[in-house]
Amino acid sequence: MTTGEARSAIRLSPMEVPKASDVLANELRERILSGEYPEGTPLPPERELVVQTRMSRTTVREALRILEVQGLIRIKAGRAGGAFVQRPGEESVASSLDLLIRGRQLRLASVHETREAIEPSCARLAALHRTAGDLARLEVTNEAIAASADLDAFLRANVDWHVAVATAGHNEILTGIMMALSRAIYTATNNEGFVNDEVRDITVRAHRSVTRAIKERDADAAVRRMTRHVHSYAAAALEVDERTTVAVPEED
Amino acid sequence: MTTGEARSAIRLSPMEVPKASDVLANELRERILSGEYPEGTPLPPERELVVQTRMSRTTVREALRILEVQGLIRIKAGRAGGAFVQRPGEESVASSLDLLIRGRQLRLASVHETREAIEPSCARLAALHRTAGDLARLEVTNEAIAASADLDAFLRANVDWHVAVATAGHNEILTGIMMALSRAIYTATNNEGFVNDEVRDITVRAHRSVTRAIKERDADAAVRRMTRHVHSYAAAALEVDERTTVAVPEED
DNA sequence: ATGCTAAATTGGGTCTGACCTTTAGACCAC
DNA sequence: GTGGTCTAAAGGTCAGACCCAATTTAGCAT
Repeated sequence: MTTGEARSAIRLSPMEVPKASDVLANELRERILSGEYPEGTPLPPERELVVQTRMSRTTVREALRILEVQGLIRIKAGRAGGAFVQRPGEESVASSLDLLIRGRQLRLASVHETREAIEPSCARLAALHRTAGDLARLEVTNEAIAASADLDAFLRANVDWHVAVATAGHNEILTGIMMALSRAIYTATNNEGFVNDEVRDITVRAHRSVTRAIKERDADAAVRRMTRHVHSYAAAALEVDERTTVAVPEED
Repeated sequence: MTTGEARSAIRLSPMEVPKASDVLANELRERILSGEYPEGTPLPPERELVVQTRMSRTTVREALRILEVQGLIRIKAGRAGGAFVQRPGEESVASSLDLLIRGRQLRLASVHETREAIEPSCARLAALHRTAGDLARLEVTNEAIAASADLDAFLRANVDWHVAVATAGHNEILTGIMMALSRAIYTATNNEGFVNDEVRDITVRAHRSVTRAIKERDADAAVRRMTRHVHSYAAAALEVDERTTVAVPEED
């Protein structure tokens, strides 16, 4: 229409030409994900893969590197070393979320929003599925908060408690997410001195009441209390945040 | 004492020797995450990095590959190609969650649990922040469900709607998570024929009512209705799952 | 036998240098 | 204009060597 364009009706979409290393990586990834190889199974040595695939060692190594970054294999050096199958764990989710948050310089509000969405459910699941060991961990970490001397110790222990709640829910997806969120909040809240004795006291009390609900397997109470706790924490953190950082550079 | 040992009081703890490529990758990653380089900034060509860092091209390339897998750079071949800074997006979170779910062969129940935890909040945020465009997308995708001919079309459109809800909430973290969960549920629900006209009808109606709440910015109703919808969907899917998969003999 | 040391072996990590392929751009021929 | 050809820039692949780390294992001293 606008210019000479439609001489032929044949249309093609842009086509992908995969790289050799990607091909290998994909093949191995599918095999690993299929569960064909149990955790810890050693992959063939690089030089062996070279002869099997007829690719160069460079290519093979790039493929392995990809899988390593994705958390699907673990690579050890030295004799009896090599690439070993590994099922991805919470950490890999946590680290990718971490990249998203840091890389996009996401508003702290997003993180808190997400947390408010997730933590109450974690509490609910914890109330339903917690074991005695989970409970012990909750109590230990909360005492650590009460005993925390400086800001950093407080935040660290705080993170531990929240992760412990997630863990007690025995849902690996939620646990992974919570780990990432906690880490992000930890680093974000660190440099500002909004933690005083009062805050710490309130926190400990709130944690105790949630813990009690989890102990008594009272799911509804756990949700309610956690919701309240997270919400007020978020509100407080946000307020401090607005006081300190004036303009958040927003775009798109 | 035991053997010649204590000639000096100096003690050292075991030390980590990071790999060269990791060092480079970490350095670049920090710079990128710091926001120092705006999106699209080209990194120096590989051969240039070689002379700057005095590492070999192999090492440089491994570092770049790491960053690429982490979604921090995009690499194009050809003249005017190279590595370009990219902020990680929802997809990277989605794919890592995907690996977790597939790799661990997580119980479908975990996925549904997570979804029940998250989607109501997505609905709430959507009700609060939706734009006119978001609303239009919700309606379009839901009509696509009603018009879907086969199972695959139904599931695909279904996923689209749910992702659209998350998108309308304008929280990138939750969006990423929802994308991954939807994908997982899509593949999990695919091969079983539990979708009949009745299911489709119920789904469309539920979606309509949620959409209406979002349209009217009624957050509470959105949460309530989405909770109900997701819960019943999960229950139905689980039931079918238990009926069909005694042992999962799937592979291609 | 026992226990320690030293060499051999296996395997990943790095380097070099070459060549191939893809892409953008320019120039030319029809 | 349309299409071919060439060139330069950049990533992709390859082959081969060497380096370093972790185990085994063989040998030797007690």
